[in-house]
Amino acid sequence: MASSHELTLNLVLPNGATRDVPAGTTGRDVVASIGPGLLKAAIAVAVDGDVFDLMTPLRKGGAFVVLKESDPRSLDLLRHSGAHILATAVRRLRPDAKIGFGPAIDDGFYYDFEVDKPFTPEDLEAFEAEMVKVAAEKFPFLREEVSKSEAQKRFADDPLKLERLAEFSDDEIISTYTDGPFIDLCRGPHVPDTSYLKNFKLLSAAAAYWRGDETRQMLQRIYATAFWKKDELEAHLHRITEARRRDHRVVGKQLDLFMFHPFAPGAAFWTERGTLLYNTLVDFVRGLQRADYKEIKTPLLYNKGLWETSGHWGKYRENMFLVLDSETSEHDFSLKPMNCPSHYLMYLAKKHSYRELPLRYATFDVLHRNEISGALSGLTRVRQFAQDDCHVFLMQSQIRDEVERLTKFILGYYSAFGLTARLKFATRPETRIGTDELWDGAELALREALDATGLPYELKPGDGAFYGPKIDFDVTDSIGRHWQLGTIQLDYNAPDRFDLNYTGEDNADHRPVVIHRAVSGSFERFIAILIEHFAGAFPVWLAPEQVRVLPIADDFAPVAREVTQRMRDAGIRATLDDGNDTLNYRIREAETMKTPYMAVIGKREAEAGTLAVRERGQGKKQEVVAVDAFIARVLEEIRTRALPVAVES
RNA sequence: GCUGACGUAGCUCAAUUGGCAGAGCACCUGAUUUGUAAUCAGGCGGUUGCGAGUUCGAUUCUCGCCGUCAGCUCCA
Repeated sequence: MASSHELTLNLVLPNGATRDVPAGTTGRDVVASIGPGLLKAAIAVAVDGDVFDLMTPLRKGGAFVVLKESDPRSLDLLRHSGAHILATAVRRLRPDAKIGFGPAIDDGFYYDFEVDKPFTPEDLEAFEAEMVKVAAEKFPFLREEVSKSEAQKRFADDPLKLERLAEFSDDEIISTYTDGPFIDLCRGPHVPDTSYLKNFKLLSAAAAYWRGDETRQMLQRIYATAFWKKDELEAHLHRITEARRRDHRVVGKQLDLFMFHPFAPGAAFWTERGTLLYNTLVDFVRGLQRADYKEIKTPLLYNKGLWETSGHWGKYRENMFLVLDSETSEHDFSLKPMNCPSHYLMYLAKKHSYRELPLRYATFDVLHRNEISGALSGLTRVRQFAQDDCHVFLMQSQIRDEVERLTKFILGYYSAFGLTARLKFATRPETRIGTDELWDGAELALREALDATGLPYELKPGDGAFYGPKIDFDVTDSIGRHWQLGTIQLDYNAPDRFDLNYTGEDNADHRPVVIHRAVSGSFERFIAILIEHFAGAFPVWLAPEQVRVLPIADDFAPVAREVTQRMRDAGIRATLDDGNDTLNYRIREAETMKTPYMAVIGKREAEAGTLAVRERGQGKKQEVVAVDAFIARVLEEIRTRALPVAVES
């Protein structure tokens, strides 16, 4: 903190002008000296990229920028201040509530309270109304820097704050922020006063452990969000309701795709329709991999010796399903939670030449992981699933080309669904195996491969696995949500543990590198994402039922049956609904099931050899086409995997 | 796993202070033969998740178990 001893701070404004101010001058004074108009719009300032609010004394000089609402960094201030305003309101209505932490988070903010009884939805409404009042009262956020003993005095009634205070060293700056009746131990920064909070919404209340520690007491956390602009808030709330409407658990039931049963918690039952969807996806991946991957199947059950070799028997065992061996009466066997070790066994079964590399083993086997019961959630967190798993065995020198190839493969797969991805490059973590030279080489190869794709990527230093760096694929769906799906991970550990070798050009043994690759994470989770992405209205090639044929009356059922059969023979998933119900009723049924096409056959069509085609979601708009032309058109849509014209929103 | 909420017909939901468990849809039967989002009538359907307890009496109150949902990283 050498800079805090500077007497004069040199601030460089964006236009190049400089300003010398005494250390301890607040941002507000500096901004005011630039212009009163600017002060009105200012939310905070940044010095050399560090954000300070207007009431904080500046202790260092550097590049000086005034943050207005338009600066994305200012939103965090609004939200963090929102948390204080929430606490202000809660304390007014529930003076006994002890306060925990209240930070801004990605989509809003929260505040933790220790209370005897959990908050009810009615409580939240009352708090929200009170927050409106607090905002209207326009309390300035007052910052004070105090000694530790003074702070302990101020928070004498707040045990959670005292606990935090006890952790401060004596030379740290301890600050408090006060807005009206509420004082909080807080580093800041904050907006100037409570009236800045205009567009906010309390979302939910739920329990959270104090400091995320399950051995500590439960607090009541209130989640909320806030935006500068009303339409931004409304868009966010709309996204929340839209996500609820598309919930794959609800849609999956409506479309009759899968179910769960208490006798198999965390494992999906796939209905006939769901299985069609599932298999279509698997077939798609299989087709893409036909040329240069070797698909293999390996056992589901293994002796613990394999997991001891792989290292999973130690820490990961609690996540594995152990199976009792009736001869030894011990849990010596386990269902595989991943395919990697079994692929190594397959690799070890033969001698391999450098000429074979890169060697790509792909597997769609069922995996089991014993997730804790509270983590289970629909298809997104399950105990039984299948990955589109692949392990590449290759030489160090091949990493760059291979990663580039895998990256393009994964992105190509996503684009088939209209999904876009952001790439994240995770480098060496603090605890890791392998020499620095090895990591240098691996990271360089990955980086070169990434650069070669020409795509932007985000750097996540220290986020790699202990055995190697990785690239993660963060996918954005049609309502703007992010999902971490694919991954490309370099592994220098497994080849050593399993003593994997290949014979090089020099006729000597060499150690290959292993790349773990997954594209959709698991089919289960990916299907959940697709259901929500498409809101159940799958593109024709994916739809379990592609065409529903509807004769208007019994007289046309024979023709309809014949047409249905022709479609099926052509490879279209067509069904006939010649039920006793009215046409209106049957159309409604088909629409509800999000069937892409309805083909209606009445007198006119039967005589002319045509179909009155109704497209999903297009209402009465219909098109009369020849049966053959329609079949050709659907087949073409399947072949090109055409996406719905507008991914419904 | 922990905290909280929830669990009623295949589905979505009702059931005043504890007093015979209902509706719509689905399903079955019959009538109707339908021209682009629900034809009409009748009928079937339940050990109220499971197991204990309190009570004259439990869907309702208490406890245990099972399951589902939300939250449990984002740091004063």
